[in-house]
Amino acid sequence: MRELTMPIGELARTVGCKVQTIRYYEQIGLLPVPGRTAGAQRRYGAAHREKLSFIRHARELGFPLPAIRELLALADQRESDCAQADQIARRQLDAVIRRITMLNSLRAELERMLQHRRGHRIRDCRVIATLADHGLCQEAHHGHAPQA
Amino acid sequence: MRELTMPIGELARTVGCKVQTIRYYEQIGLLPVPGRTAGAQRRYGAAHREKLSFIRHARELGFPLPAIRELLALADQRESDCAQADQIARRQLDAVIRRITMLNSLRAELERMLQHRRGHRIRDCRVIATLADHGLCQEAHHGHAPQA
DNA sequence: CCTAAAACCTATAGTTACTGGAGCTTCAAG
DNA sequence: CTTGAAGCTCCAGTAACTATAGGTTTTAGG
Repeated sequence: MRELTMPIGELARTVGCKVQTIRYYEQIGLLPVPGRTAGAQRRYGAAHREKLSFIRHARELGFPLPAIRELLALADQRESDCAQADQIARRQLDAVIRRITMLNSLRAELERMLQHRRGHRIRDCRVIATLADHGLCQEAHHGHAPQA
Repeated sequence: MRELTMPIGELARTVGCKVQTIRYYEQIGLLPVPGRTAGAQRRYGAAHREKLSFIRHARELGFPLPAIRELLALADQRESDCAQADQIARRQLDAVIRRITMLNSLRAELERMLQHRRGHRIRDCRVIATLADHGLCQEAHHGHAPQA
């Protein structure tokens, strides 16, 4: 007895994605199937909106769909199967920390550039060196899947 | 007169990507064409390695190739055309800050989960709510390209 | 110098995560 | 009860790789 009233277009507008993307997520089983009107049009509720918003943000942060699937499962299974959930959470946390570290370096470098430029003086642009430095990603990720 | 000695496989191994990915980047003009042996095999130097390493890290952070192209250009043009470079740097910095903000929320939430789990007590998993919250991405990104 | 395995070459096809279009149906405002 | 916006399904296309096929080059060993 939830309020499944939102048509797909409105949902798309509120989370900032394309209508087809929503249908695609449903197709691959990432988003639960919504209710339908008599004429077979999808109608969504608040739960759908939150899940979709999460997916979109996670995608913007570069998480692949399998990782997002894991995180969603983590959120769904409230208390059962702790050991496995714990392991997933820990793995995702590692991935998140690695990203934050690299982004912070890049941020510092971009800020430095803007700073120096203001003084009309910049000889050595270290943007590349900043992220090229391999010390930033503590071990890990050498030779397997892109991330997470 | 640079030391262009590294074969493609070794370069791939050192930066942690696939051989084909390197050839692909060359094909789309992201990576400069390397020298070739008499037998037409590619040989790379330190400059190539650094550029490639940067590209790979930026990709892992979720930057699309067009954004990476911009950042590389920013690094190449040492002092010419400051105004434009400044604008690009500022735009990328905004994107970076937005990502860091969201990742920090997710990180806090994952840490909280692991903490609570340790005490065998977790009723409310807020992983979704953490990133679902749209307040985290200050305005921006509603209705256009995925990011950056 | 001569092999033979490992690494390289080009070209093409497949994968992931969407995005767009064609052709038709449903919804809701007037 | 019409009519235009929004929805539906299905299929084709894009970005950024990734894998495979079939052939050539390198290089270490004999």
